[in-house]
Amino acid sequence: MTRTPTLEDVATVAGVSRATVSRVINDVATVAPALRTKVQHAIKKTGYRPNSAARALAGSRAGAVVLVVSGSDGTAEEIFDDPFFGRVAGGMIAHLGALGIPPIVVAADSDRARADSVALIRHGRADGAVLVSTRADDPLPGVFVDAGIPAVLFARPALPAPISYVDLAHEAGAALAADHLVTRGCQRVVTIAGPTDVLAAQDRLTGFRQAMARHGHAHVAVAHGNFTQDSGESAMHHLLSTVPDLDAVFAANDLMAVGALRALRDTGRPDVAVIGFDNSKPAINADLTTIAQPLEDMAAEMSRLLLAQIADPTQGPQCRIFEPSLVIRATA
Amino acid sequence: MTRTPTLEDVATVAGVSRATVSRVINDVATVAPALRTKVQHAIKKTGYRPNSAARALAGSRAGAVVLVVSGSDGTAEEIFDDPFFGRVAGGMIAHLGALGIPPIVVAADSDRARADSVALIRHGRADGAVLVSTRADDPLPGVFVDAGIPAVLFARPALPAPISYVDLAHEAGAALAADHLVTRGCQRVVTIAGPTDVLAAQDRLTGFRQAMARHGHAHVAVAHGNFTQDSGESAMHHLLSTVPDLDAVFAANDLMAVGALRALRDTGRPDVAVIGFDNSKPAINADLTTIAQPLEDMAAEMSRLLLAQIADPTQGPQCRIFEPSLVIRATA
DNA sequence: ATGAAAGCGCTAACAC
DNA sequence: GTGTTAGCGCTTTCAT
Repeated sequence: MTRTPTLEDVATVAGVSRATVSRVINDVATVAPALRTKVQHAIKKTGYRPNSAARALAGSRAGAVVLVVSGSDGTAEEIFDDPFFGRVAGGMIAHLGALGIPPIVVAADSDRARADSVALIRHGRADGAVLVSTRADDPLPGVFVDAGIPAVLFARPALPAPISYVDLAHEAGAALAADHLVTRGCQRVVTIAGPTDVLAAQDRLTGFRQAMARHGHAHVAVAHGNFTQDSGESAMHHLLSTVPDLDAVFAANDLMAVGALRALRDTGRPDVAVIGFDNSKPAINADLTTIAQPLEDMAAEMSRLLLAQIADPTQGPQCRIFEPSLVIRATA
Repeated sequence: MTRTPTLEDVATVAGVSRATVSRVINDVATVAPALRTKVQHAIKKTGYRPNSAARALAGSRAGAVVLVVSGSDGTAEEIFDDPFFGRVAGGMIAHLGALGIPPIVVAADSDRARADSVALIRHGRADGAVLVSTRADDPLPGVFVDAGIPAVLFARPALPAPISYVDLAHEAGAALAADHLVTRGCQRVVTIAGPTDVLAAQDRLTGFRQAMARHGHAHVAVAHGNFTQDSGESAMHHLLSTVPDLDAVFAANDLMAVGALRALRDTGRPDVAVIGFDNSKPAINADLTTIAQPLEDMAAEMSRLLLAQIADPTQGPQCRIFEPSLVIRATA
C-alpha cells in the first residue's frame, strides 16, 4: 500500500504551488483556465483524494454530517426497528451518501450522548446535524440551537425554536382519510389516535376531527394508543364496545391500524373500513389503505437545507412542509 | 461559543508540556503517577476533549469506523427497512456509539460506492469497517481484503477469504426447529427455504433436513421463497397443494413464516404448526414461534474483533459462531 | 520520566 | 492570478 498522494504531489506534477491546487479543488474562481485544466489533469493522473482529517483541521468543513436519532426510551436498535423511522434514517443515509457526505450515525438519548454528538461537530468530525427524534419533549433540538450548530429537524420542534425543519402536513393527511371514508359512504366513523405527547399525533387527530366536522360529524369517538400494534388492537376492542355500530376507523399510524384490523377480524367485523398513516411496510403487507408521506423528497430537502446552512451559517432557519397523499388498498 | 480547549490549554493548567498530557490521554505507561493525576485533574477542569481531526492527521487512528451496508439491489433505505438488518445495523450503531467510536454509515452497492467506502478509511476518516451484506456474492469483502483494511463481516464470506467474521450456527438453529416440531408430535413436516444464493438460507435448509433425517424423515418437501412475506404466502399455498396432509412448516425467516400463517388461515388450516427464524418484530406481532439470534452479543463481538484488529493489524482473521435459541410462542 | 520540536495535509491570509 | 507562509491540534521521535 503505497503512500496516498497529497496536494504537494499534485502540485509537483502540475508544476504549480499547493495553494493553486487547493484553489482548484475548492472551486475558487481566481484561477487561470490554463492552470486549472493542468491541475485537474494532474489530479486525475495522481489519483489524488483530499484528506478530510487535514481539511477539518485546517479549519474548513469536515465534509461530513451527523445523523442523530433519538427515541422515546431508546437504543438505536429500537429506532431502526421502527418501520417508519428506519425508513427516514435509511433515506437520509442513502441521500447523503450519494452526495458524498457520509453521515455519522449516533443515538442520543442521554445527556452524555447529546453532549457527545455536539462534540463530534465541535471537534471537526462533522459540520452539522440532521435530527430525527420521536419525542416532542426531546431536549435534542435545544442543545443544538444553543451550541449554534447548523441543524435540521425532521418534524417541527415542540417549542418554537430557531431551527430549520422539514415536516408533513399531518392535518391535511388526516383530512384526506376523513374525506375518503365519508365519500365511501361511511356513517359511523371513529379514530384511534396516537400518544398525546407526539405532535404529529395531535395534528392528525385535530385534522381528522375538523374534516369530519366539515362533513357534518361534530363528534367522533376517540381511543388513544401508543403507536404499537397491540395498543391499536386494544383501542379497537374498546371502540367496538362503546360504539357497536361503527363502520370505519382511522388510525394515526399503520401499526395501530394493523392492530385494529386484527381486532376487527377476531370479532367478526371485517366489513369495517380501516385507514392507517405512514405507508410503511406493515401497511403494504396488510394491504392497508393509508396516508403516504413523500419521504424521499423530505430526506432530500433536509440534506439541502442543512448543506445550505453549513455553507452560510448566517442564514436563518427555514422550514418546508410536504403534502401527504392517499394510498388506496383493500381496507378502505 | 468560546474556543474549545486544546492540549496546550490542559498543559498550561497542569503545568506540564503538551507531550505529557498526550501521554496521559493515550495511556502511555511512562508517566509519573503524580503528574498523571495532576493532568487528569486539568483535563476535567478544562473540559478538554481530543480533536479527532488533529489526531487522525498526526498519524494514529481516526477513532471512527465505517459501517458498510449492502443489500441485494439496494438503497440504504431498503436495508433499514428489513426488520432483521435494521436490527443488526442498529445494534452496531448502539454498541459502537457507546464505545465512543461513532460509525459512519454508508451503503455500498455499486463499484463507485465501494471505492468510496475504502477511500473513507484510506483518507483518515476511519480505521476499519464492519460489513453487513445480504448477498453471498457481494464483492464487498474482497474489496476490503484487497485493500488491506481491518474489517469484520456479519456472516461468513461466500468464498473463503482472510477476513474476520461473526456468524450464527444456522444449521443448529434449524435443527432446534426440527426437534421442536418432532417433539410436539408433528408427522408431516415441510419447509419454506430462502433464496439459494444466501448462505444462511442454505445452511438453514441443510440443518433442517439433517435434523429431520435424524428423526427418521429422510425427505421433507421444500418450497423456496425470497425472504418476503408474499413469497412465504405463495410457497405455503404451493406446499398445501402438493402435500395436503402437512401438519407443520419451518420457514427460513419470520417474514415468510408470517406469509405462511396467512395462507394457512385463509385456507382454513390454522392447526398447522409454524416456526420462523430471526425473532424479528413481525414474529413478535404474529406471536410466532421462532429461532432467535443473540444479536446484541454478536454486535458486541464484531466491535471487539474490529477494534482488536485495528490495534494490531498484523493479527490474523478471527471468527466467532454464536448459538441460536428457540423462542416458543403461539404458533408451534 | 519529561520537554522540545518536527511534522501530518490542508487552508487562508498575505505578499508579489 | 499565483506563490509563500503560518498555523489548525495532535503524536512522536529525539534529547535531556
